[in-house]
Amino acid sequence: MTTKTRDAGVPADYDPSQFPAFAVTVDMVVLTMSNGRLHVLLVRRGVPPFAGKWAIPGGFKRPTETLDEAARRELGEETGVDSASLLKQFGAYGDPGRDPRMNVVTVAYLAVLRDLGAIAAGTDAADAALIPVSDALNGKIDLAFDHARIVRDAVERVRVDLEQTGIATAFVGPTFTVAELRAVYEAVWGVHLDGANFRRRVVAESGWVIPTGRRARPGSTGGKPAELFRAGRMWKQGGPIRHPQSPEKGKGGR
Amino acid sequence: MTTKTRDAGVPADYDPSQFPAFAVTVDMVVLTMSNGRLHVLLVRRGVPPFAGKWAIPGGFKRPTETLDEAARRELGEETGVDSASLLKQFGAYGDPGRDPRMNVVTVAYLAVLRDLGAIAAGTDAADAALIPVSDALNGKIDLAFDHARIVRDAVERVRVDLEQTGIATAFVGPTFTVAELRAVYEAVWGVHLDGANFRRRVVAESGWVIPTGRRARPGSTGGKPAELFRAGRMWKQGGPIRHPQSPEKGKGGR
DNA sequence: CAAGTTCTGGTCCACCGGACCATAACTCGT
DNA sequence: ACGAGTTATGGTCCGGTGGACCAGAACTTG
Repeated sequence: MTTKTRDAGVPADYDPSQFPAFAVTVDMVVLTMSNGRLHVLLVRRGVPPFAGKWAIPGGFKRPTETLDEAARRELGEETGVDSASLLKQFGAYGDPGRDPRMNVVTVAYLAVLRDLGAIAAGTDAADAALIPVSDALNGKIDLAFDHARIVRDAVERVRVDLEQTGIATAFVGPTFTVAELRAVYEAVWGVHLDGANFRRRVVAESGWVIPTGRRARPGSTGGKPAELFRAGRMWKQGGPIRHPQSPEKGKGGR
Repeated sequence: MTTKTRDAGVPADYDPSQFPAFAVTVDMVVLTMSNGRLHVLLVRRGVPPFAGKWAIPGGFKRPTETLDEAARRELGEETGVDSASLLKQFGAYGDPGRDPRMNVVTVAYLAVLRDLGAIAAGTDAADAALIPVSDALNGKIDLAFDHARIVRDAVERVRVDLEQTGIATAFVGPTFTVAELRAVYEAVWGVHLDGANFRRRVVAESGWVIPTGRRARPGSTGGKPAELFRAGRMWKQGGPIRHPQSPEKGKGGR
C-alpha cells in the first residue's frame, strides 16, 4: 500500500504522517556482445563521491513520468539510443548508506543492445566504455556505490532470461546468422553448444527466426556462407534453447 | 547510479541537485493456500484515499533499514508472522498519480505462507481477510491504488517460480503429503496432474522432500494413509515439476 | 587444386514425461 | 464383519526430445 494501514495491534513506534523523503533514481545495466564476450556499458564518475570510479549510467526519476519512461529517457540521454529493444526492470536497491549523501532508492533496469560501437561514440565518449562483465564482476574494476552487486544481479537475470525468453536476438543485429546467435548463448552461459543441434532447434521453433533469402559473406577463415535470418515476433514465452548441465542427477550423455 | 552523470551531450533541462522527493514504501502480496484455492491477504482501508477499499499490507521504508528488512518488519507488524519463509522482491511501481496525495514509489514483495488461519487472527482480524486471488483479479473486488496490478504481477511470478524454484513447499506445513504438494501446483496452475507421475518426480529429485517415517491420517473419505515428508534444503534452482501444455507445437500424447 | 574451415542436414540412441493399469491400505455404510 | 468406495503408490509402456556424432556442401587461403 501507500500509507501505513494502522490496524495491526502493534506499538505505533513510527508516525506514518512523517514519512522520510527519498531520492528515486533509475540505473541501467546496458549489456552487449563485443568480440565474442559479454560487455557492460560503464561511465566514469567526475564528481564525488566515488569520483574517478566506474558506474552504470542512470538518473533521477521525475514525478511526472513512470519508472519505465524514466529508464527510457535516461537511456536515450546517456547513450543516444532510442530503441527500447529491450528494457526490463529487474530490481530495486535501497540499502542505507549506499549513497553517502542522502537516502536513495534506485530501480535497476536491464538493457540489451547490439552494435555498441555507435553508441559509445554518441555519448561524448570520453568517459564511457564497454567493460567485459568478467572484469566488472571479479573485482578487477571496482564500481561506485553498490553497482557491482547490481551488475551481478543483471547478468544473472540475463542468464535466466536467455533460456526463457527471446532475449538472445536483442544481442545481434537486425539480420544475423545462426552461428552469431549461438555465440550469444555460448558467451553468456560459458558453455559450448553443438552447432547442428542448435540450428535444428532454432529453426524448428516457429516464429523465432525468419529466413531472409540472403547469405552472409564468410569470414577470412573461409567456410560455407551462412544463411541470414531476422528475428521473428515470438519474443516472449519460452525459447527453444535450454541451458545444458541442468541434469545434475546421475546421467551423463553417452 | 545515484547522481546524474552529466557527461552526455544533451541539453541540461533538469537540475540534478534539485532532485524530487519521494516517499518509498514496501507492499507485500501475501499468498497462501486455503481450501484448495490460492488466496491473498488483504486489509480494508480505514482512511482516505480509497477508504473502505481493500489493499495489500505495506508501509514506509525507514532510512536506517534495507528494503528487505523493511518488508520483513512490515510483514511482522501486519500479520504477526516472523518466519520469512519466503519473502521475495518482485517489482517496483512508481507511476505518477498512483497515490493522489504525494509521489510514492513502492517496492513490492511476495510472501508465501502456510496456515493463514492463525495469521489472520493475529492481526486484529477486524479488517484483514483472505480473498481468493480469482476474485481479486477478475475485478469482483476492486483494490486501492494500483494494487490490482501488483497482485496480478505477484501471481504471475508465483506461477513461474513454482516451476523453477522450490517455492511450493512454502505453501504447505512443516510436514506434508505428496498430495498436498500436488494440490499447490494444481491450484496455482489451474491444471490436473497425474498423482503417480507427480510423486515419482518429487521423490526422485534428491534433496527436495525428505521422508519422515510417519504417515498422515486419511481424511474422512478414506483411502490409504499418505506418507509424510518435510521440505529438503534444495530450495532453489530447478524444481522437478514442469508446467504442462508447454509443448505448444503439434503433439498431443497418445 | 589441395587442405582447412564453416555451415547444414542426417542418423541414432538414451532418457524423460505422461498415460495408464494394478495393488495396497484405509474409510464408511449396512 | 464385510463389501464398496477412495486415496496412495508402484509398475509398465511408448512417443518425443535432446544430445552426440557423421557426412556432405560451399566457401577460404596457399
